[in-house]
Amino acid sequence: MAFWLFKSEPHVFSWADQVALGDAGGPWDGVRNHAARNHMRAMTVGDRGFFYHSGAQPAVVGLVEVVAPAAPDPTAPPDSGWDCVSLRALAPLPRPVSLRSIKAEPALAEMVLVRNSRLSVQPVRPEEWERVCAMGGLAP
DNA sequence: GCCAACGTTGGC
DNA sequence: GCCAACGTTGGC
Repeated sequence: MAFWLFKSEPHVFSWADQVALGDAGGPWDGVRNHAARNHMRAMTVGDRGFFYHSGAQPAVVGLVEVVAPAAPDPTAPPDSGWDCVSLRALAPLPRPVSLRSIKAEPALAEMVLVRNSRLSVQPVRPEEWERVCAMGGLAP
């Protein structure tokens, strides 16, 4: 199983919006960046991800699961090559993990979130996954 | 194919 | 509101 991070402006699409989609989940559409799209193409069903809020209070707020592999983005023109996976909410983090606290943690200095803050869909290393989960109050 | 100009993202 | 980082566009 691989781990990922999905970024969203909560005013556009929030964790609460993701939860509201229920177990069926929904497409992570609207991504128009090749690197982010390629990460989604590399995902398989069952992969886990962090749901991250960008903006005024940047933080990891929840866990999601990939429920459908990359397929054409319904919001993109046909045959335009923009694909996206579908995600469902798994659980909120008992304590959201702020970007500030991630940057303050030496073990997380290599996270893509720290090194390339603009990439909206990112890979997460297993040890980074465990560390952020622990910081968020989730038992291993 | 190079690179300057421009637009967008996102933290602060 | 500012600015750094990054991606895209377009002239050459």
